[in-house]
Amino acid sequence: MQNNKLTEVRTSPTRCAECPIRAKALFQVVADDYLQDAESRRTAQYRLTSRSHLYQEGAPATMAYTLFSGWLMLYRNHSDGSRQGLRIALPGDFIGYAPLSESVYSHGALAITDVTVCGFRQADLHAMIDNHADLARQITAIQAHYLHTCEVNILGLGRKTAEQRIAYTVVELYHRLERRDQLLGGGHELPFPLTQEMLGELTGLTPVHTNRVLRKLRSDGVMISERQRIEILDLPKLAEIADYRPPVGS
Amino acid sequence: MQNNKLTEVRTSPTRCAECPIRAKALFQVVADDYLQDAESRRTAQYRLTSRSHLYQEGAPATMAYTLFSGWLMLYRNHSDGSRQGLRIALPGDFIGYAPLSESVYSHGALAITDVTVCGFRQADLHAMIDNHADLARQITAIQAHYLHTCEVNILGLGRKTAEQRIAYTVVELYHRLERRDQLLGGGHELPFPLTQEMLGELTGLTPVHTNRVLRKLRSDGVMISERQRIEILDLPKLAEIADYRPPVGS
DNA sequence: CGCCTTCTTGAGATGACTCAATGGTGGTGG
DNA sequence: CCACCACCATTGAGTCATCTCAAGAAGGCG
Repeated sequence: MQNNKLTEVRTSPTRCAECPIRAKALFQVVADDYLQDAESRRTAQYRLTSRSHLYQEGAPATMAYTLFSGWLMLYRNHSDGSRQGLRIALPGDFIGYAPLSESVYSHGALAITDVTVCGFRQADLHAMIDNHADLARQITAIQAHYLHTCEVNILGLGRKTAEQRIAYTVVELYHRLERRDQLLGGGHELPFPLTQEMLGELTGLTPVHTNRVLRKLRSDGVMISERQRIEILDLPKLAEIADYRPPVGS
Repeated sequence: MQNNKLTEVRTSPTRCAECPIRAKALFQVVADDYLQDAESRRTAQYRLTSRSHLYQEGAPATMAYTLFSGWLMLYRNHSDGSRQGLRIALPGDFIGYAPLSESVYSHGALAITDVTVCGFRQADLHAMIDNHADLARQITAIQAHYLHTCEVNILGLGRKTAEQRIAYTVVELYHRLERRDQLLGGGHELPFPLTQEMLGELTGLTPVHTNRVLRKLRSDGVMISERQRIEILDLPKLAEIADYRPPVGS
């Protein structure tokens, strides 16, 4: 609908060298070859504003993206009009990859903040994969990682209480941000641009109930959520509520 | 625990030519090269009995498998002792792949019936991938497919009612079995070796509530579940309850 | 300054859970 | 061949987590 807030900023493959973290590792493998024929295989940097969609569920999956800056929520729509959040994408994440040509996005991607992404044509990625076995392995690793987060998510939605799910979401974001050096202040404080409604979409809860749980966590002295930020008062306790287990590999 | 019911049946790479459906397509790509050095890279066929585990969550992921015959349930354990089903694996499915060496299974695999699998060493798979770009693409496609089912699953657990989730599970299995020609009798009847408890584990429900929902579906004339089989009386209605959307690609 | 989005809180409804007991069914060993 | 046993399905009664509906408060942005 409002998918057209997407703005192409510049088309320069060299920009992709800036993609941080996973994506950086991902594409430096092919950077040399890749940059050689910049004419035929262009990548582009795009900017989009908060609340706009990078892509919609069901749209032809022509591009994949590396998130430069900002947060996205990947989600699926339910037929009753509600929305289920799948995962928050943070800077460095690689999203929207589709291994088959002619395929379609299995989920939508909503900008939670203003966002900058680096876009790749799927066809180009396929060609790159076919010529760089390392890249293929790395893409399977990224997929496996996302798969793992989905499995954990399924366990959470199927078995955990509202409080546990919310605690988990926060602890997990805390650690992902920590690894990226994107925490606030010295310590246990993180930027949190999600509305309570979005947090509810992620955790399978009503906005109203989400609010009550946040209130309870506050009154229990575990964490304080304010607009745009969360302060964790008692990280061990929050992790215990969440039944958070730190990721094994890497 | 009872992981040792796993029996090696024979070690002959040629057996893998029998792997049906997806796995067949998957491995025929490399069959020629692969079979050449059968000495160093052996695959083996294993048999395991109902209720035993092919692998456990958290165990070192040394092998990946193609399911020959029988059904498996992939699951994750919750710290309170309960279990969340992730997905049913049917003959032809490729499971347990881990792209990184030194990694660990993110889920367990429980035999719902007696099962025969074809095992591959992860290291061998990695070597094969590195030499066969096509294979790499196919593996990313398999992962993407599983990812998609996970996303659908998350939507179901987060947003759907108990009745919708159970209906969905049944319709989806119906179609997967139909594609494999493994339905019973002429028509709308399928083998169903899951206990109600397992169905509950898959759908995030108590066995008791699972039973009540099955009873309701029966009294509504939608489907009849008996031990080891389900008869669908009104497929369109079941699909409508489930909000089932047929898969797009393939 | 005023609107609009987001957050907050209350009251009541309900879907799913827990605990508990009974009834089937198939397998196994005597 | 029968009797028992283990596992699975069924049903009832009561509880609880989460939802719905509804209204009001609090910021931020134009």
